[in-house]
Amino acid sequence: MKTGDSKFCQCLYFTTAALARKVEKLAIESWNPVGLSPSHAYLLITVLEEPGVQPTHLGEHLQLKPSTITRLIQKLEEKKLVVRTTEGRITNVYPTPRAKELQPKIMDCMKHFYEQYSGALGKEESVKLVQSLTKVADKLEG
Amino acid sequence: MKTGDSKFCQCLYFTTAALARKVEKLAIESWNPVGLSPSHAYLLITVLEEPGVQPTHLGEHLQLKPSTITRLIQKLEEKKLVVRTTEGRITNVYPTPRAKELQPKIMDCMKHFYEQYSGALGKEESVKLVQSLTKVADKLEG
DNA sequence: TAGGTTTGTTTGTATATACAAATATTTAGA
DNA sequence: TCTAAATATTTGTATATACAAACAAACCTA
Repeated sequence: MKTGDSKFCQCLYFTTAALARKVEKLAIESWNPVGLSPSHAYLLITVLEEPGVQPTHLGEHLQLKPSTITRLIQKLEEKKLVVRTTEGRITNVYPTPRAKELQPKIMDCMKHFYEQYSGALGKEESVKLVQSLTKVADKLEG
Repeated sequence: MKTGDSKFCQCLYFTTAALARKVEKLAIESWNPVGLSPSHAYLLITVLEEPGVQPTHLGEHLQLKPSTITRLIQKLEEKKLVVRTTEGRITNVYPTPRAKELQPKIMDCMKHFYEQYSGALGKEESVKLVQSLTKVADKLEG
């Protein structure tokens, strides 16, 4: 059944949740080739771009809670894609050589994902949608 | 940090996920007075409106997988808000008297939730947004 | 400089959701 | 009629995320 056929299609909770699940499914498929979930991929991209970045900063950028960031890092550490160094109360996260090798493939996945949805929605529409979602999210900010 | 400040604010996965989390948080607060999560509330509303509705049908309307529906029903059963009857391979879900008593309060929560977000976004904007999200979700339909 | 507060991170636990497989029932085909 | 396929539901397990509390370090302030 399509979202528009549901009795609840006029409720924001329902529509955002349903859309997010569909988009996540697309994203998961796109990042499958590198064996990462979308969240892990985004975190890793950030670490590759800002080696030594701290969990707090990652949380702000990815808009995820600190505990979630810890869990994501732990998994990437298991996969030997990042390493953590702790000095005092702060932690720095660095990409491993293995992560750097993987970077081009990760970017291909990102591109593939983008092409997937912009193909379905139209390029201009996609850009507008994303802008609109961002604006809405910021308006809902506590 | 606002969604618009993130490096990934131009990616659909990131924006839909972030928005859905924010909206869910608002929704959870709104339904707190009746002690239900938004999903449980929506399922219960459907059962109240269509007594005897089957899990498959619930899954289609709520756009959730059958296993998820089972789990939601189980919890509502624990709370004595629905009962299941099984005949052959089909199951019917009925609201209890307790659920019927709760219905007005549930509707109040729904209204409160709507007022929350339409207050933040503007009434017209909200309606347009929801319509737009619904259309997008349907375009992404496999 | 000692003690309380703030900051950064992690751990224990809980929730929502889904996938895959199991189960049970009904239907259809030979 | 017996078996194979389809349908409806549930169960076992896995994932992502968050909250609350624990912990540890750094910073104030009296």
